[in-house]
Amino acid sequence: MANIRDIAKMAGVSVTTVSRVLNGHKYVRKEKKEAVLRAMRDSNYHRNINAVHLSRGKTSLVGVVVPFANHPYFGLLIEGITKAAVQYGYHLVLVQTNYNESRELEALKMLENRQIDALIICSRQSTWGTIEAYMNEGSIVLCEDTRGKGVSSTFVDHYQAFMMALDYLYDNGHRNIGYCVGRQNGTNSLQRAVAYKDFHYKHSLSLNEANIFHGCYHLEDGQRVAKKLSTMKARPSALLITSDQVAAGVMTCCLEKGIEVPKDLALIGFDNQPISKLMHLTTIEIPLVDLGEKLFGQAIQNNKEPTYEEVIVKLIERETV
Amino acid sequence: MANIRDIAKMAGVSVTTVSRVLNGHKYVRKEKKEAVLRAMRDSNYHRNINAVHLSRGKTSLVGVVVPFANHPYFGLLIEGITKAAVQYGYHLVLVQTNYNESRELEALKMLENRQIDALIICSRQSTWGTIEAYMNEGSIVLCEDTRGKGVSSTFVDHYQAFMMALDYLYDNGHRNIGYCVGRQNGTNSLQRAVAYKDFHYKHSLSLNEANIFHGCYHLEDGQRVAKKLSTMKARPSALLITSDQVAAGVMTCCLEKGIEVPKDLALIGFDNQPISKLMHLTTIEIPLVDLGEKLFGQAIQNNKEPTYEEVIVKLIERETV
DNA sequence: CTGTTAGCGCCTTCAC
DNA sequence: GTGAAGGCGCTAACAG
Repeated sequence: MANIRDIAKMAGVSVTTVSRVLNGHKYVRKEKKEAVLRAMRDSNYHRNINAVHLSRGKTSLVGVVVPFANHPYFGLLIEGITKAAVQYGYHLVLVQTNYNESRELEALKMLENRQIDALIICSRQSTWGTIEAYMNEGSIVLCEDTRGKGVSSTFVDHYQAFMMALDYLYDNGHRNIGYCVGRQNGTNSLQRAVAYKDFHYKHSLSLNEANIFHGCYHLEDGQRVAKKLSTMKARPSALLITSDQVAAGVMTCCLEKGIEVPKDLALIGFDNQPISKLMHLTTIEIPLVDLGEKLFGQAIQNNKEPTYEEVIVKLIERETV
Repeated sequence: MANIRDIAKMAGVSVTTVSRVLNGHKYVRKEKKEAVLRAMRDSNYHRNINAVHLSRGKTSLVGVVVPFANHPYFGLLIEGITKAAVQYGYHLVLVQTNYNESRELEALKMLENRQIDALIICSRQSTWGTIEAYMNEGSIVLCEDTRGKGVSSTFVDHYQAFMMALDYLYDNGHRNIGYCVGRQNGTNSLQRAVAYKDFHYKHSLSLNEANIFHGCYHLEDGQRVAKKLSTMKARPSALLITSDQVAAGVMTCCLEKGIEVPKDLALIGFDNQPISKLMHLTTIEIPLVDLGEKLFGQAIQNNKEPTYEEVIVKLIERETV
């Protein structure tokens, strides 16, 4: 493995000159430049990027924390982040946590160790205190409303989005509405719970805990919900499902069980994933790719002031309400 | 940012001693060790991992090349790779290529630059010559049959898998069978094309090019195929689809168009993704998570000799044939 | 335009 | 057990 000094010797120039051609500096005489290039070719030289990182104090690597990489929601987010990363010449270190706190900590440590220049946390399990403890170790960006907390974020107003969907169902005559979410205590789920409560209060409806389904992430969870639904005496007439994926599972399984959609059960999904289009599922569109790009932009922005960006969702009316 | 020298000074020891406690070396007197630890705490010290990398010559980073991160096939593969990576204390650098050669090259360059210790290529667009040119720059592992080529791999025998599915359809009375694949020229697709041809020859069936559908990756592609199907005069009675995702799309859309499955059209998917279970889709199971783990294992194995592992697929009979 | 010379932060002989 | 000293490969003033 030839190094910069070898090249300098071979080309009969100084290491600085070599470094200059390496970095595309302007002021290098043509002949010297060519000599350097030739030496590089001849010795199959490749610069050691770690030395560059050490010297420069940065790595052009951004960490991305997701609970599951293999989920369309995060898949789309990653797609957006990747898109922006490519544009800026960064690479991504993917940290899949399965909502395991220790894995989140690992990512935070990478930031602390300067292995990554910034960290994008798409969803977290750790408490805010944990995140806060690392906010001075490097750039951290979240995908949840962090206004006033000193850490940048791009987020969806889930309260508002949920309320919008709820109101839409109300306007369509529904009075007994249930919903499915992933984790019970995620920041986003909490906002939705409040919206749900407020909605019932606003319309003087009584709230039935049995209409709330937790742990809904994947297709199979939708199946589980549908099964449960088919055994309920006072089954809700409509369901708000925070993932199209799960909604598709519910729908498929309901159809099998003779529960007609939307006649017997209205459905609203979230995200506007391809599957919702295929199944004519009414859904709340979240511009995830866009969101990912914004997250990345904030991650590598190194002004000290945190920024907060809200992303707008949109109701896509199809055939399940 | 305190560095190792600062700590040494604060603790009244040499950098060597600090390095020793940093790396859990045994022979360090207790008091000194504690002094070092205290100094680290007091100054909020964190070792700069890039310096470690430079010094050691490796990074504990493995690159993963996928065309789309947001696809269940690669999602599962990544899940397997992640699982193994966590176990061995490695992190992954995700390189999404969209089958863009230049992005694959970028990944190869990272290997060359020593930014990653190994590279796992889950699917490639580059020619074999390109890959070959980098085989001495570090550990490269592919997810396709590379026997005899000097580069390690874990793979599925797609010829055999395809033939098995074809034979199964034949045994169920089908004589006019079509299929859907992704890229026309991928190594795997090529194997399947041969199997398809051999199958027709074996049974003296005539092969109809119109029964072959390319560019099938996502749900929407399934929809496209279904539409096409509904306009064909001599429509195949069965379809082999190299992705459950696409198969689900075909099925959903066929049902809408009044094409009954399996009566009017038999379907076999590939992968055994959750969606295939939900939709009772007969499929060829590919143990993707397992495959991912194996790939990772080969990636960090640094014996010079390449290894080749074949992974076994299995027909899962459900209700679409 | 170009070279000299300090670092960047850590690891690792080697000698004590 | 411990420390001094020389790298690892590259960048970036600074001085010409």
